[in-house]
Amino acid sequence: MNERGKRMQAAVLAVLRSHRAPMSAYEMLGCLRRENPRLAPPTIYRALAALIERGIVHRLESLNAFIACQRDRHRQASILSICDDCGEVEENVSAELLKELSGIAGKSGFAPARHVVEIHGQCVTCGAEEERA
Amino acid sequence: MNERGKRMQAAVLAVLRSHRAPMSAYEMLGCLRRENPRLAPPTIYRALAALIERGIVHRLESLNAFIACQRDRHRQASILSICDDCGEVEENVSAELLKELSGIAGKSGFAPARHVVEIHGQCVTCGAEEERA
DNA sequence: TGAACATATGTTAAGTTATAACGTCGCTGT
DNA sequence: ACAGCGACGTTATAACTTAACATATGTTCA
Repeated sequence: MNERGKRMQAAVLAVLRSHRAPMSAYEMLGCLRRENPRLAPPTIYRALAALIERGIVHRLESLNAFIACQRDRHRQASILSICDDCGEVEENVSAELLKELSGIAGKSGFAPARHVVEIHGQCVTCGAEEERA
Repeated sequence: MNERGKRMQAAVLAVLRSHRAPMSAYEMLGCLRRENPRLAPPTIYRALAALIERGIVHRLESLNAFIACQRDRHRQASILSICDDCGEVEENVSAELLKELSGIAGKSGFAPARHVVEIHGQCVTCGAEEERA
């Protein structure tokens, strides 16, 4: 990755960080086109691939969307709690749970390489709001 | 769901069951169009939605693809081990692990509704083949 | 039976997400 | 400076998914 690549990745990351909820690649594209109207999807996807590789961005497989990592950068798989009402995502890590998961998959000789763990539901804020209504 | 609905769902399910690896909606569409060339995507997606609702088909979020449930029909979330080499998927269930997961998400008051757990890696067959090579 | 209602499909169209391919430009190191 | 690499720009298209409304089939009950 050269200096130019870093700039693009930084721009994408900045946009992602400025939102609390996950963004689709095309939402980011929309934002970044305000600065650079010629930006095209492949550029965004390339930057995202690099950021994900570096563990700075997570892809939400069940939403086809992306969020900036909320903790220290880490390659370890996160457990992502996704609020279906407000979109907010909470990130948790549990080496232990990942190990158990690997154990379950490994019973039949399967060799795990990447874990996808996403939990949909309702965050505490949205739950409380619903109660009040 | 009426009789007609059941027939469509049965047709989709039959195609899915005839493949060991996951299929995309368009692959199914291709198969079913051999019988009924006028079949369109919405019909497939509607049948899939019903089958998923009934717990007979699982959606692989990280692949945008679908597999027939390999165990007894169940609504409980599965742990899906996906071989990135041959595409085969193994399905496991673990109420305990799901409970732990809910526990982790629930620490902050999050109320889980749907779990997505997918593990990418290499199945035992593909691992052995690689060794031999 | 047959009219009325419910439900699923048929059809058209478009929206959303993602990548292939190839030329060009800028960055890096010598 | 300039060779070579790597990322971008651009065009095009592939792949996935759903909206909306018309039509046909199935079901129910008088």
